[in-house]
Amino acid sequence: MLELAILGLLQEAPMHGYELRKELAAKLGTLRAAISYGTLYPTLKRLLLAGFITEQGPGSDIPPPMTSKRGRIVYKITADGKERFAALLAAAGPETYDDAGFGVHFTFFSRTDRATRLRILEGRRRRIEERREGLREMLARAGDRLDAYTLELQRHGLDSADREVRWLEELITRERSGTTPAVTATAPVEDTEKKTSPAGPAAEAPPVKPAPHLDRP
Amino acid sequence: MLELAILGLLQEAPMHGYELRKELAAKLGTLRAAISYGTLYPTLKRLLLAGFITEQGPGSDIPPPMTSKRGRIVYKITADGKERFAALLAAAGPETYDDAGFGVHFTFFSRTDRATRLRILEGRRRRIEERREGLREMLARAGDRLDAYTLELQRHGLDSADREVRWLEELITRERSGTTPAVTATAPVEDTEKKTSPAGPAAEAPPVKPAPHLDRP
DNA sequence: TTGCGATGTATCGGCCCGATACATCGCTCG
DNA sequence: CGAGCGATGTATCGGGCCGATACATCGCAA
Repeated sequence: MLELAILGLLQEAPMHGYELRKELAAKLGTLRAAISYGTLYPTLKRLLLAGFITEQGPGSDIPPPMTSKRGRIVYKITADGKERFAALLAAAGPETYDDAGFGVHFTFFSRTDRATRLRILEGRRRRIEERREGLREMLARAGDRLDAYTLELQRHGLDSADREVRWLEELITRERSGTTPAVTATAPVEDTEKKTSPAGPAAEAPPVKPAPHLDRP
Repeated sequence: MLELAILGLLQEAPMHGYELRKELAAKLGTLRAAISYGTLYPTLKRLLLAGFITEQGPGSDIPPPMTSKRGRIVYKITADGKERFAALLAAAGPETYDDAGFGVHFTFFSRTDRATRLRILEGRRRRIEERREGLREMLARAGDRLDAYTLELQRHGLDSADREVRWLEELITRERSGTTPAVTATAPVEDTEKKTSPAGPAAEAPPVKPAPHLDRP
C-alpha cells in the first residue's frame, strides 16, 4: 500500500523523505494515519533496489524547491516505477477495499480511468454493505445478549456503515452520469493510455497484482 | 491490545482459540477487523509464558460447552492475568485512543469504573477533535489546491469526525448524569437527575502501563 | 464412500508502527 | 553572544499484527 502511495506522490514531483511523509499525511488525512519513518525509509530502499525509483544525492543540480536545507536525498520515479504504479493502481485484491487501501486508491482517482474507479467504488461499497448487514443481523438476533456498551458501539458502527454506503452510492451515481469531478491535479501527467472501454459498469477484476520480489538488501 | 482483549474475554469464561476469535470478531465488530490466527496463537503463547493464562488439555474434565469437538485447548485466566487485565484496562497510553484501542476498551466498559470511562471517552473525543480541526484547517486553507477527489475524501472524513465527536459528547453527558449504562433505545431516555455523584470531570492518567516482559519462548 | 464445509491448532514471511538516535538549520531570548 | 528550542532531515531496531498456508478431525449429504 505504502508502495503505491509513494510511487503516486513521486509521479507528481521528485521529493525527499520528509516531504513525502508530510504530503502523505495531508492527502490521506483520514482513512490512514500519518506514515511512520520506520516504514517510509525501508520502503524507499526496497523501491530503490527494485529499480522503481532513483536516488539523487544532496550535491546534485536540483535547486532546493522548498525551504532549502541540508543533505537531503531526493527520490525520483523511473519508467519502471510508472509502470508499476499503473499496475498497482488498477490491481484488484481484497486489500484494495479496506480502509487504508481504499484511501490510497481514492487519493489517486484523478489519475485512474473511470472503469477502475467504478470497480473500486463498488468493491468498497460491497465491503461496507457486508459489514453493515453483519451488524444488523447481530443487533436483531443477539441484541439482548450483549451488554449496553457493546450494543451502543455496534449501533454507532452500523450508523457509520450506513452513512458510508450512502456516500459511496452518491459517488457511484456521479461517476455513471459522467459528472466526473474536474481533474484539477497540480501536475497533470501525460495521459498516454487512452484505450479505455466506453462506459463499462465496473466489470471483473483487471490484472491482479502479482506481487513483485522487492527483496532483501 | 490483543492482550487486553483476550484477557477480557477469558475473564468472562474459559475458551479455546477458535471461540476466542469468533467472540472477538463479534464484540469488536467495527473499529477492529477480525483478528488473525497468526496473531492469536502467538499471543496466547506469550500470555501463557507470562503466567497470565493457563492451558487445559483436551482430556480435561470440562464438558464441551458448545458443539463438542476434537482436541481443543481451553485457556483460563489466572490471578496474575486478572491483575494484568485491570492494569491494562485502566492504562492511559496514546494507543488507548486510536480506533483499535478505543474499541477494545469500550467493549469492556461495563467492567470499567466511571472515572476511567470518562477519561477514555474524553481522550478519544480529544483525538477526534484534533483530526477534525486539522481537516477543517486544510479544507479552508488549501482546499483549492487539492483535486476534486481528494477534496471529497477529506470532506467525508470531516463529516465522520464530526459525527463521532457528537456521539462521544452524548455518551459523556450520559456518563456524567449518572445514566451509567447506555440506554438501549435509539432515543435517549430522560432520567431524573438523582444520585448526585461528585461528577469528577475525568482527571489525570492512572498508572501507566509499564509494558511487561512477555518474552521469547 | 467420497468429498465438502465447519471446526480447530499452528507457523512463516512480511508490512508497518513507535521509540529512539543523531545531525543541522534558523529563530528567539537572556 | 551563545544557549536553547523547534523544525527539518535520515536512519535503525524490536515487536505487533496480518495473510497465506499447512495439517487434522468431525458431521453431513450426494
